[in-house]
Amino acid sequence: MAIVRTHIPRSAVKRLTSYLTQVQRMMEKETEWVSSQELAVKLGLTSSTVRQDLSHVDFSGTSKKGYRTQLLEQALIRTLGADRTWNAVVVGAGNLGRALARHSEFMRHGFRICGVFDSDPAKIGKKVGSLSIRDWRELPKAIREGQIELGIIAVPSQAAQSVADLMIASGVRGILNLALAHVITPERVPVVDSRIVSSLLELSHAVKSRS
Amino acid sequence: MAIVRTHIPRSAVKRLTSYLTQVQRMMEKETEWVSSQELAVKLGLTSSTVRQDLSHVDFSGTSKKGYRTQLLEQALIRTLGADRTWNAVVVGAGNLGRALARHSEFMRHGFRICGVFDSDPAKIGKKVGSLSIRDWRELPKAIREGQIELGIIAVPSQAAQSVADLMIASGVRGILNLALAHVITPERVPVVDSRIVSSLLELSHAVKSRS
DNA sequence: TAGATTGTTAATCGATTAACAATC
DNA sequence: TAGATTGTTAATCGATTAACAATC
Repeated sequence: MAIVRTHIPRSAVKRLTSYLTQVQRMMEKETEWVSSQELAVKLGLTSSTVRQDLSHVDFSGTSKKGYRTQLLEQALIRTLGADRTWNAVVVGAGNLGRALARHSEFMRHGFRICGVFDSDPAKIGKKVGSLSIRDWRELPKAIREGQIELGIIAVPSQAAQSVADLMIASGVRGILNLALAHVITPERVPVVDSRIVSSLLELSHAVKSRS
Repeated sequence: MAIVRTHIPRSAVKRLTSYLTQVQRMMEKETEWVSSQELAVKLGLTSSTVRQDLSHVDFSGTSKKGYRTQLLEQALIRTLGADRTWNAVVVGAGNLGRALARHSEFMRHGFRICGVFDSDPAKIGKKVGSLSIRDWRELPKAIREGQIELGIIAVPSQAAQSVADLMIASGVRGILNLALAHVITPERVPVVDSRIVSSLLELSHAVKSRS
């Protein structure tokens, strides 16, 4: 579709990530074409929404056939910025932080976890997969010297803001916040929140209100 | 605020979880009152949105003073359905699944992980914290006998739908989906998605489009 | 009392859906 | 060609914000 380079609504960006996943799934099955209608059914949307969303992506479908899966995948990857490697660090070597550091799915999408940091002396030096947990005071140096652009916060909520501040001062360009706390950042450093406890609360509300 | 028992918009429910976290933080500091304006500033919203959202919660503020933190916390907990214990199972004993099973933050909010399941014989029987990984074919029995109401999917995306189907057939009432795949459920079983890879893609898009 | 903050209504803004001409 | 599907415009729907009377 069009040759757009304007702002894409956040709600649409979220769905673009789903389209990407879905298309990759279909490519595994060697599907060559997919229509907006098919994507809509698979993802519980309307075909109108799908077409509207894909109009933000720099690529075109074909009348009567739909979208070529391979081209759509590439275009989505480009639009989402996944056509390159992003270096990231994880701060917080609790259960969650350690799981992330070992999670192979990230690498497959271009996100390379380059370091794991913690403030607990008992943890520092321990191995997590191929990485060693490092003292979080080394974070600024690591970020600067390692061309790290993304920071992942996996610490208890009380510490989240100070970790964010240190990451930003050290030059990260974006933050994934897994802590159960809102972190404040300057305009230039976007934050995406992903909180499992919040999701569970959403879920308990949904279950409760359906009975 | 009002005595409402109608549908609360999903966007508002998400924010209610943030208000809860924020209020709990303030209570630790023994703050007794909080205004819509304060909450708005802390969470990057407008005070209007905060008041509008809290109008869905069964409780009232006080002119000139704001909201009593203790009452607000209780009301939010009730509204979100967190005033009770929810039994949950995790399917998928990979890095993420194992981390969740050990995550103490869940219990603190009333979510009790009662079992971890996997299909890999090499994993079955291994310990994860105080739980042993069990054969996923035991899932239906465990769900029925354990009064399990929530299922957490932490398997690779190819397996997500069949895990969901089995959970639903066994009687779970809601699903938290951490797999990178959309799962289809009947109307009566709500699904909340929480996908870290998707969040990272959102983040890379945001960083990219800000430069 | 005067002033601050709620709760609610109305206005605005943005996102989703419907509709359909263009196209292959 | 006839029919199916895109891309886009217009209509609808819902969510956010503004405004302000009510209140303590």
